[in-house]
Amino acid sequence: MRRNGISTTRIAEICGVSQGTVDRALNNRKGISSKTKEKILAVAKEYGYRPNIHARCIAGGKSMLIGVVVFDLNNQYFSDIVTSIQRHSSLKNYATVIMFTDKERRKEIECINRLYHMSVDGMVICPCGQGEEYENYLLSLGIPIVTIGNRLNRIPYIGIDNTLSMQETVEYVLDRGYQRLIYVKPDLQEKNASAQIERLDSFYQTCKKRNTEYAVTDILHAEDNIRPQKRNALICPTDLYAMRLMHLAKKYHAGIIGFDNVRLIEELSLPLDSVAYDIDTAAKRIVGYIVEGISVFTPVRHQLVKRGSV
Amino acid sequence: MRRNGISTTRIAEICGVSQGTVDRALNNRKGISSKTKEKILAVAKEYGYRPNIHARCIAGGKSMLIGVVVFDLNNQYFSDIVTSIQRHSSLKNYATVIMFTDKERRKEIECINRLYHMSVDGMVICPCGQGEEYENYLLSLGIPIVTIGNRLNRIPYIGIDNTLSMQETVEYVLDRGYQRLIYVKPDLQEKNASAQIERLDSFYQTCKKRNTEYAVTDILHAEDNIRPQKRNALICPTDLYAMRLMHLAKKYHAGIIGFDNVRLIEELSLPLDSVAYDIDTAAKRIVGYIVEGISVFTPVRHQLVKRGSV
DNA sequence: CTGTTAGCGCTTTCAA
DNA sequence: TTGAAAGCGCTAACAG
Repeated sequence: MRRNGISTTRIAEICGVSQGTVDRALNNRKGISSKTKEKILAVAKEYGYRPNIHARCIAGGKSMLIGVVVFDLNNQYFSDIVTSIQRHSSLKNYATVIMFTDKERRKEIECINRLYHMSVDGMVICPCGQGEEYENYLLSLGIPIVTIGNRLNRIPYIGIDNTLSMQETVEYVLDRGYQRLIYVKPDLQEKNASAQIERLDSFYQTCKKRNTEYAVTDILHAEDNIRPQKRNALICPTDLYAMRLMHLAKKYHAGIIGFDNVRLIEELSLPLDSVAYDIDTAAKRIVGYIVEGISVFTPVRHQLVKRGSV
Repeated sequence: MRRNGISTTRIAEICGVSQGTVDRALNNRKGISSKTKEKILAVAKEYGYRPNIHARCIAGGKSMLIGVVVFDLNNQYFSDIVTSIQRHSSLKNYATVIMFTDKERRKEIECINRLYHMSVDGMVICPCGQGEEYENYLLSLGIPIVTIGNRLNRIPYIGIDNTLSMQETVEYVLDRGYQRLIYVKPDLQEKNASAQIERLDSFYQTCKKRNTEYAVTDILHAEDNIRPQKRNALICPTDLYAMRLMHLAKKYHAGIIGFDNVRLIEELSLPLDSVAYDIDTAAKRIVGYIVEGISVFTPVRHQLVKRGSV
């Protein structure tokens, strides 16, 4: 192979010790005198030693690789979380390998397979697959896996509480005096869209509880559902929809609110309220779980960011 | 190591041949009868053999890894190109490892170093570094590197012709009858920003050639530079700026045009003209160069996408 | 055409 | 506390 830097073998030669001793020094294993350890560490530093992850991996160690499987980077929510995961893994000396499923279950399996065969130490997946068999498959891989976005039954999920955040959103909107809530629903198709389902369910329930007039529609028919004589509010479970419908809100003096609080809102100085999600915390937990096995699966905090659109 | 699937050793046992022969069959090397080859291939297929990239890498083969080093994923231009590169590498059975520099030279070096020590087979870099020493460093790595976005002197660049595309843009705008062109320039700081410099230079030159009134300003002072009595046009060398300034264009009936034609424009149905760049072709060439050594460094075609904002 | 052998850099056991 | 040796899965060189 291309020789990238110095090896343990070479360090051993230089220090006049065995490779095993070098290994002990470099990996904080016990059974080595602090004198020889220091010496080895010094030499390693001098020569800029970096472990060869491939060799390490093949010999039974970790690959220092985290697989990230998402739909795509179209939705800024994904690019935000991917960025954050990359940052946090970097801090732990992990590299991230990213793959896209385009919301196709077949591709998703292919991605996971490929990552598995790369011996990644763990994966973060926004699953489009679901079901008993699919979960068994994931579980059978025997590596830490966390899901984001959509939820599975037996796999850890890290993200916000969709039910609670939507409930609070609806209540907030109602408290601002809106009379008719229009929920702009994405296609749910047959894929795993648990996040969207949870949000929609929560919307229904809260509306019923508050005895509110509401409508559920898709983005193409949002305008048809506006009743100009009332105070309408558009509830968009994802910011992209909200951004696409801001012109309607303006036209009809309707309220509008999005979800995810993607960076773009700030960047374009859009006056759009959105439910923010502490992505950095999520990413930190994700990496912490995969790298160090730290389990914190309580929901990540959410918060309504107000910019005057409701 | 965790045993992911079957190995060549095992296939050799099953087929009753040597490991060397298995290697010949699996890697299309010569010196093997088609009979034994077929048999081996059949067994490999049956057991779902996948080469262990780590072992292969350590033994002198390829790592099947491509490193991608960009500023971040804030600018949708990056998420678009990263996505496209990932797709094309996937087709060649390569995986992509992504790292972010945040436009900091120190981080950039760190990313490149880490990727190098991962033995990636090549890298795609949008450099913020520049200069003799930096280029020497890149060249010294001895692996294929291509730059995107910003240009370096001695490293292949794949992208559009910034000079020509800006020239055509200016000419187009002028031909539409605009009298005063306002160029909204990003911070150039001390980093490599060759793409931006080329665009700006080309803007200057074309304006002079056409003897046009123009101004160059930053995004904060764009409005101050508009002369309501004239027909103004805002030239934005990146879509994000254009999107941020569309409200000005509307307010003053000015023309506005962006660069990169990011997907978001379509997604939000923004009436914004932009200079499109065939990212898919670029990504294909990038991967082709790294994986197969195919060198096509002629500029990628650009095209003005008209949506009525000029 | 095929087998044998050595070696990549690292981890892990077993002896000393 | 240290060394020696084996082995991970693969490639490459040489011999038959």
